[in-house]
Amino acid sequence: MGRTPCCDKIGLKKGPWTPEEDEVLVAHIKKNGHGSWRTLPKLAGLLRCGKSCRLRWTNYLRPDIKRGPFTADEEKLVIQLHAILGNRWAAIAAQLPGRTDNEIKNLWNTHLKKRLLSMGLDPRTHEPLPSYGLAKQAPSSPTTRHMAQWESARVEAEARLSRESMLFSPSFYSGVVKTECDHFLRIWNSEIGEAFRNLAPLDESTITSQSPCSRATSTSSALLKSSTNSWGGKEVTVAIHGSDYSPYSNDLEDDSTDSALQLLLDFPISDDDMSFLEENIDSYSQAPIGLVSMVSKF
DNA sequence: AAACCACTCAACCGCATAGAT
DNA sequence: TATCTATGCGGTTGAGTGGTT
Repeated sequence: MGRTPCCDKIGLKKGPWTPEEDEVLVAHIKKNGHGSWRTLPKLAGLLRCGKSCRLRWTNYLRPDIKRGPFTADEEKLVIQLHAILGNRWAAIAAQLPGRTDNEIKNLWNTHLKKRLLSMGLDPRTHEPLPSYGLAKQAPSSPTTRHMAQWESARVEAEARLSRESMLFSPSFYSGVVKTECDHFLRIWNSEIGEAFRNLAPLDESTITSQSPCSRATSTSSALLKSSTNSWGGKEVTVAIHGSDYSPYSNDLEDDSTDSALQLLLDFPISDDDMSFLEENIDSYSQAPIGLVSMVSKF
């Protein structure tokens, strides 16, 4: 299909924005909103393409942009989110208020990637580099276990949800009744949970064993069985929900990012430093407890 | 002081995709 | 359903800057 250029390239300015241009753009958007980016430059009297205007606004001029260096917490969060979401900068940026995808991408490429490399970790997989002499790692890293616990928690939440829906009210699915299971499922249905579901297609032929959590929750209508899924290039055995892997639609409340973030931050790490990265290199003796405690609340 | 190098980050480019027609 | 359009996203580039030789 033919594709028209986003703007008429002839006579349009490129390169760094001048303060005057910034002023014009900000004034126009404050007065009229951005509306259609394609038509904005003409309406505002700017010799720029709409794409350039949008980028300038979203990455620099937007009033809620948080400028200045990243804090240690923000950097830690970026690394953790990158381990789960990969190079999905926009999704990562959504978890850091005031930070843009471009800013995070730059942070990653200029600082964090190197930091991981210097620690002998592959910045793409967050696993120890083979050349680091520690390639032979334990079958269950914290990341893998963390993912398995996510999955277990989801299954347990689903089962309890199913029980409660029968016990309390048929209107549960309409959102009238809220429970903590619902809380978890909202996380599961968020961007973060989606990242787990999309990592690799589930192959039912590779059924291996059943997760401990599924034993206690098999009273629901959900037919639980287990499967092997892949996480960061490794295999992890998890319990899954029958033939419908994602039984509840995304029409539950969308804004679960804070909760999801909290869950992610439950990852067993130390306080302010980056030693949680070094854990990948160590002996994996520490058991993650964050999710266990969360699940126990259900 | 000048040349060189490394680094940062704003901006561009092309592709993917959702929504409109 | 097919095609078109606008927008968003991720990869990449290159100008500017500061440090080192």
